[in-house]
Amino acid sequence: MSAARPVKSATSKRRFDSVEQAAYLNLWRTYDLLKAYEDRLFGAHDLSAQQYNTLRLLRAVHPKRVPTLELGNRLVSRAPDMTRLLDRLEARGLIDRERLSANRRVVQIGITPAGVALLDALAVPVRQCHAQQLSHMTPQELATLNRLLNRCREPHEPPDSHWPPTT
Amino acid sequence: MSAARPVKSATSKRRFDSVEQAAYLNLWRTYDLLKAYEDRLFGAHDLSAQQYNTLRLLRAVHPKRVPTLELGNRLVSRAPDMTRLLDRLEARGLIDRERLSANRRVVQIGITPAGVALLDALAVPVRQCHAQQLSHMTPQELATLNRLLNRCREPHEPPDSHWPPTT
DNA sequence: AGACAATAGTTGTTCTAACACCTTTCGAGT
DNA sequence: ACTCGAAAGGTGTTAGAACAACTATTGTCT
Repeated sequence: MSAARPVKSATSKRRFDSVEQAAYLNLWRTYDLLKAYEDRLFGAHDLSAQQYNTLRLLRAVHPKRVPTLELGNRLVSRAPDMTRLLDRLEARGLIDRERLSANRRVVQIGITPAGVALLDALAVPVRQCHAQQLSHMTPQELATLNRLLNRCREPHEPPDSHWPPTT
Repeated sequence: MSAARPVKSATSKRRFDSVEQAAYLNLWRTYDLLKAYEDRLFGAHDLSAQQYNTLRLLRAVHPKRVPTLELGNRLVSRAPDMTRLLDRLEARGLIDRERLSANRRVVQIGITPAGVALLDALAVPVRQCHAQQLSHMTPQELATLNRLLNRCREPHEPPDSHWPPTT
């Protein structure tokens, strides 16, 4: 196997080592810049983006409930510490837990009226936030972007992936 | 101002609240899935992605040096805690700091031979990692993706942004 | 020269993410 | 019934990110 071929000439010291790396770093930076808007909004309400998305998912299935770990699998981002994330939400009265006698292992999570009320209060600011992030893009551009991102994820989505969410 | 218009019909409970939100969440999930590959690789060498990119930037300008805070501004992702990140790299002998008498406020950071050696050892695995992430995409797709991501960032890049890096 | 604001890093604190390991509960097989 | 292994959560610990307050140094203005 031959040595890796430099992408640019040897005189170009920085830049990227491969087109794949360029795309990945570009993805990273873009996410990072856009995330700042979300963080500022949610931070003002003492929420993390993960917590917000948890509540959002719970409202979507309400009044049904979701077990703890399944919740973790369905979130936008992996969450290896769902227990304590839910601890915090429960301490604020935004969710409640229920352990059924049918299977005492699983803990079913539901959203409370207070949780729904918080989501309602956030609905408009969240929409404005996303508009700030990306409203300068045309619908066609966003559609193409979504299609390409889906292709990026294709080989990496776990088989039981609920993404994109269709429920 | 009128109320926000739902994107889908009222019967569709989940999905997204807006196309911008869909794109952002798609971006988030894609980044998160791809990041897992990087994290696994760097984790095996007790490095974070931030640390790796710091070393990479330092090697790019070597043998010149970069002041601490400028380093933070040039990284892919914002880093509000550069001091301690550098503390850890210095403790491992991968970088060194120098306080010049000309301006005793600034601390110039440089990469050590050990740092360069670590980057060299990582060169091939890193390339393989990025290939795993994205080699299923055609160059045209990656180019389009990069162009669209650049457009996403346009209004958000700070005026003194070094992105994309051209040095 | 002295005061004052700006610059460049550092330190303190708190909260969260990540990883590994532990406990309880169920189900299958014998 | 009994054992064992898998399933579902919980806990302990460590390391990193985020935010703010603090120190040291320099440039500037009067």
